[in-house]
Amino acid sequence: MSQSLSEQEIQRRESLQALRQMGIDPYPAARYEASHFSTDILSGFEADAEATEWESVKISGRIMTKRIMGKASFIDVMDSKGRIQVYLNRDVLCPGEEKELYNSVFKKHLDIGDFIGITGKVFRTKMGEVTLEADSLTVLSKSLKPLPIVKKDEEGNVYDAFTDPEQRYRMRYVDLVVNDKVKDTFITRTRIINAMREFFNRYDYLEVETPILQPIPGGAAARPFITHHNALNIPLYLRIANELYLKRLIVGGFEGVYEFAKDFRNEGMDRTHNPEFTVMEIYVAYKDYFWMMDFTEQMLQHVVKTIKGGDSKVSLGGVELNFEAPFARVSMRQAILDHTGFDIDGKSEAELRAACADMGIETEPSMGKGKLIDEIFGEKCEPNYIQPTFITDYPVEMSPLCKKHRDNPEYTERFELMINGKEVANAYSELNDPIDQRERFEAQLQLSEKGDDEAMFIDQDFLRALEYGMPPTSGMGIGIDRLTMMLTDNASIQEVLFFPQMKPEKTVKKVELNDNEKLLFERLKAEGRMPLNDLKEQLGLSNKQWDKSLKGLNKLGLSKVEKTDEGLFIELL
RNA sequence: GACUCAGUAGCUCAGUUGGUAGAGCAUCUCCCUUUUAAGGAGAGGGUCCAGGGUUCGAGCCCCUGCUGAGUCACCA
Repeated sequence: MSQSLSEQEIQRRESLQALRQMGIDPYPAARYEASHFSTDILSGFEADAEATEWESVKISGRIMTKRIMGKASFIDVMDSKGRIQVYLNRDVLCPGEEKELYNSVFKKHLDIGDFIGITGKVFRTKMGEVTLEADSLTVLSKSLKPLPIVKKDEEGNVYDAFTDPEQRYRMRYVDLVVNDKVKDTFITRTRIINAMREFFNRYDYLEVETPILQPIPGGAAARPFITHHNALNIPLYLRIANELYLKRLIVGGFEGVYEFAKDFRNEGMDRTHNPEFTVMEIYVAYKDYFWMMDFTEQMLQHVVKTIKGGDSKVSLGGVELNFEAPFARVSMRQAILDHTGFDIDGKSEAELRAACADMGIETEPSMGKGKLIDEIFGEKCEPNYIQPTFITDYPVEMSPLCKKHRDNPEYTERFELMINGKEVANAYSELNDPIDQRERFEAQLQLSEKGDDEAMFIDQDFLRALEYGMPPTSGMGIGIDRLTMMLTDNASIQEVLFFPQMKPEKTVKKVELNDNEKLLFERLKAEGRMPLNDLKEQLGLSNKQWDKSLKGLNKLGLSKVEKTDEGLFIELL
């Protein structure tokens, strides 16, 4: 790929050459093992400045700022844990007559973004900052592109921050380097997952892996991605959920199974939806959804206390969320009654539709009872549940994989966990009656025929598994991305995914053609594919000019010469 | 998908009624041995997102497109 370099990029390439000419490898192979992380030095030296440990310290990292004052300089070096200031005094770094390492290598040819290793001793500057005085400097890796320079003043105000979301998401590596908070978010994400896994393992539940490529995409209502397996010559779908496979494992006799899974849904993208996202699903035998509510709130309390150092409160967009168990529990019927005064109990589809109309909620003919109730709830109730709240007992039509409620067959034994007005977790007393399950799937088929393109497929093998018998089981799924958003105070899913899905980057072909190349290009554009010799004759260029221009175009990937039985042909690409 | 806003130097952003393209940081040169948004003096750096149009003249006005953000709709 040919592209023009900015002045700064050219400058850095020149420095690269200069280093090589001085016999310094800008990309050395040898390992460079630091004795301390920056943070170890800062905290350790504070505690024990007299210790001899600080006489000989070795660190490595990226140069983040350079403050040169003639024969002495300060730089900030950033390692994986944080930053530390390094003091480079010319005569300390270069005690002999030879001062090139300071004057030339450091001052002229090292830039912000380069990786270096430093050894030296720790001291405190006049200004009181713990600093490493360098007695050696090793070039570890040269950076050829300038990093955005983010500056902070004494009050912590940030200047010239690297903020453009598109740039940040496309070049997450840069985002991570210059925006400290970004790294923290992803570290917290991993700690959330680790805390959850630790909690499940305490119960001896088994972490498992189930297929991502599935012949029938089941377990949720969503449009799947489709792909094709060549050897089998069949379509395969990327999973939209792992529920049906995990339940097969409960049939197979495990006490409890869970999976952190990437799911894929071929739907719109916005600040709460990415085409691939992470879900944790867990299934436990001989339990019901009441048990699962207790389990879920204990688990979340554990997760929050783990990442917050014992605190169960989290701040989200200025609102304080409290994850201290137990959470509030409200049935869906009660929730709707509370917020609209309308009682959904025993109402027909027509009555519900009329109620929607009264409340100013738009409906469509394809909506069944379940969907209508869901609309009312989503419109009038959902946003009100800011603190963690279990909404229970969903209408049977909405929950084809869930047991009917033991007290009222109109409802199911299901709960969703609402936090900050959004659904975070979803759980059932799992339907294990194979005949009921088959009927529910068939009802979904009818919805699908009515125009609901998300209605579920019938998974015959799953039904067969149920026919062999599944113990009473409760299952729960939780959206890891959304949970992470809430626990890290981020409003967008893109902030909690390292590499969110983006539209393809537009690559502008930037080329300079000389006159002959332009001539050739224009002619080809007009004629399309043509025999090589015809083109040559038409242009009337000398052999040398012709050859050079043609090779120029080919090199830029603009044209292609093809040899066939009929002779040589040329065409534009 | 609809609407609103935005796209100018490596980064963050100004840009007057339509009249030669600006600042800070970064870069380069010089000075500076405990600075810290280091400082001082000087210099270079631009496809003003792309393509059309209006105009004597467009970063600015109009149209189309691309990209992003926000709101809504759809969607777990």
